[in-house]
Amino acid sequence: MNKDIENKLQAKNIRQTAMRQLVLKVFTEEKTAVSLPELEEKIERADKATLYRTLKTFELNKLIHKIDDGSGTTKYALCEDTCTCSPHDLHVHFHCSKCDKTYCLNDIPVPLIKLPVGFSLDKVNMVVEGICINCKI
Amino acid sequence: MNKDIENKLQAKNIRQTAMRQLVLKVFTEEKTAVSLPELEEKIERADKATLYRTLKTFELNKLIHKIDDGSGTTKYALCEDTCTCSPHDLHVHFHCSKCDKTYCLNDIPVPLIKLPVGFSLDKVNMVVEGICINCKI
DNA sequence: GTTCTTGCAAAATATTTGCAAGACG
DNA sequence: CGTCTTGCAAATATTTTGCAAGAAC
Repeated sequence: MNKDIENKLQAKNIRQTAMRQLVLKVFTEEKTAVSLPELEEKIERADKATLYRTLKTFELNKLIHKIDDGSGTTKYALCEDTCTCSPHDLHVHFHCSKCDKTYCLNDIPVPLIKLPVGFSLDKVNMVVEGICINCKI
Repeated sequence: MNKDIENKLQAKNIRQTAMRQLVLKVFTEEKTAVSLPELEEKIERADKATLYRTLKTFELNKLIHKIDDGSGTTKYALCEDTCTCSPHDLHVHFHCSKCDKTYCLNDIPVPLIKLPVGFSLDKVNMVVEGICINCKI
């Protein structure tokens, strides 16, 4: 219930507000990644600026992670409970070029890359583009 | 010389224009990926719309490839001569979070991913984020 | 009561499109 | 000369910022 949402926020030391609870609720109900325009649709009377700031706060506190799926609109998805957002527990994302939905492939970790000498690794964004199971004929 | 540029355009069946030759020249001279704002800086009297259309044409004809490095601005880099832009010859990109430069790691192919059943693969965007060799202390 | 968050407005940035004039082949 | 490209203007989309009023703890 709502208790669950409140707990999740508290666990990450994020101040409780109605807007944040609503946004987090949307994330828990969605199976695919969420973009800002989608949030605007689902949440009445929501201000863009507030939503962007809410997402930034959530990302900073590792409640959600950012996905750059190449669609031109940044999407976000819930982190798994154990996620530290370090390169070790990053997973591959899938972007459907037909329905524009983006999936977290939580079971597929991003392969480790051996960088050239002198380059240091911080994080990895790996997006596979194709047709998803719901769009294939 | 310019002959080289003209040949590259002709090889891809792209009509010769002064603007296209200038844009392609910038690409051949750059070791890192190029964004539209950078093109505007380097080419006097260049119109944004023309540049965007030029990039689109080049991309369509597999002269350059698009890189979504998460910086908010799309970048492009020259394809290798043998590149078909199929998943097989895609390589990993590196984005430096300090200087914002993006490198093609041509020697590092994107690892092949086994997708869940029902998902088809078209292409892959893999960007490693970190500090590049020129920015490390 | 101090600090953080919201809502509104406005700006900054990125990208796309229509159209008439001009260049390419 | 028919088709493609350019330049200009304007529209659309995305994201960020300032600031005063209000809410959280």
